[in-house]
Amino acid sequence: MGVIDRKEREKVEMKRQILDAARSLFLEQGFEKTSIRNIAEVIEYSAGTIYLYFKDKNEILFALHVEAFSVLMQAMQAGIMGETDPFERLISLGKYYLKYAFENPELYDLMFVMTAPMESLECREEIWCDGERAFETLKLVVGDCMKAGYFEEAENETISVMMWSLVHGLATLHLRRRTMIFPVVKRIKLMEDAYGQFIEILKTYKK
Amino acid sequence: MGVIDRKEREKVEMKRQILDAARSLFLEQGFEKTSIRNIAEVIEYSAGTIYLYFKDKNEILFALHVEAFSVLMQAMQAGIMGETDPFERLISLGKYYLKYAFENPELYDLMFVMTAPMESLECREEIWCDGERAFETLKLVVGDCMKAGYFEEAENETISVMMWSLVHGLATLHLRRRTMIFPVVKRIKLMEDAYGQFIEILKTYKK
DNA sequence: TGCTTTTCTGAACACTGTTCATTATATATG
DNA sequence: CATATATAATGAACAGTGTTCAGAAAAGCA
Repeated sequence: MGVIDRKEREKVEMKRQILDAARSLFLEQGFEKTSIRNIAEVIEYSAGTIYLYFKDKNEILFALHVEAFSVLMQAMQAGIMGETDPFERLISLGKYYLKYAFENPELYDLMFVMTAPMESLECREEIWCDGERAFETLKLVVGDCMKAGYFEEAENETISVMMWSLVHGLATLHLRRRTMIFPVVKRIKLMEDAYGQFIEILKTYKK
Repeated sequence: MGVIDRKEREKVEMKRQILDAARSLFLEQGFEKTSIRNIAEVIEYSAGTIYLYFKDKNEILFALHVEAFSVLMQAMQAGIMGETDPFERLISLGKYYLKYAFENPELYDLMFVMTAPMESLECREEIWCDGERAFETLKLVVGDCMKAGYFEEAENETISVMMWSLVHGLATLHLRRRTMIFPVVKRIKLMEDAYGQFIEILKTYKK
């Protein structure tokens, strides 16, 4: 039966259309301010049709969430591949993470700040596996640094959480407009400088 | 005319009632899920009445915002007052900041994560003055540390942004449920350990 | 008391996410 | 090809949202 194959393809294609429309609207005007009817209008279907492909609005968000993570993971891999020294890799990993956050602000928001996708999935531990995989990548790099003599008397997980928090803090302070107190042209530079300063301090810790 | 004095008092009292009801509802079920009608129901007035005291829903949020900051400022002052050595003050400041965030998760969210209060005020630079004051406090303490020989060849603002990002990152990763990947009982401890680790590293940087 | 000003209400508007009976289309069978 | 069946799409309906505003109620003043 080639028919059901085609139907399957059409279903996938329709999901794609919905996701593309939803992403563009979410990124443009935010999740809350985008209505199902808005999405339906873009793809030229009625609002009810959306519900034949996605259970609810949150499920659309979650699908975009998964996609966004795969892009972040690629960015992080790029950060790792560019360097051979473990510590340089860690530095580069953070840089690429920040770069991703600043270049994809709404997607970063969706992955690491929004509460909706976390609550839509009933908060089971294994759910946020995309996030976990990204964190495992960080831990791997930190582990290599430790083997190379860095952070000797520290715990891998503690160091990793510290690193993650630092870059996540930089990203979210900016994305959520709390850097308004700084001149507009200096904002991103200040965030990057702070990261650079952190790295400087980390280096002296090697001993 | 004692009458208009009383009327003024009644107006203030009414605003108080609305804010108290709104805070309790916001903290309980979140900003988005709380409706003006919900608030009106609690204070036993019609929904329209709310609009005689606040321009819109965002203005209620902003009023709570101001209150929450005054509490944070007190917490930070407490952190400073407890220590005399500048570096110990900095450590303590961060601890009290984190403590505030973990003990008042929804208020912290409102102050440092939510976008609504930032956008309700048209993004003018001078608007987020409460946040600026808190940051100035941090810069003051960092300045004292520098005078005492810490962070010698660094810039005050850079160091301050780094400190702020670190604690803010720790706070928000937890508040926005991204620590789901860790066992529930270890989550807060992990955040505190990461902060402790950061302080350890900072100490070695003194030199 | 009447008159004015202030305060409050509740209906209305245009919107939201979501459901579901009805209709239209596409596939499979006789 | 015609008919029966399965699938897909619709659009009205529901209960909710923030917000506005004409009119009712209450309070202040003469």
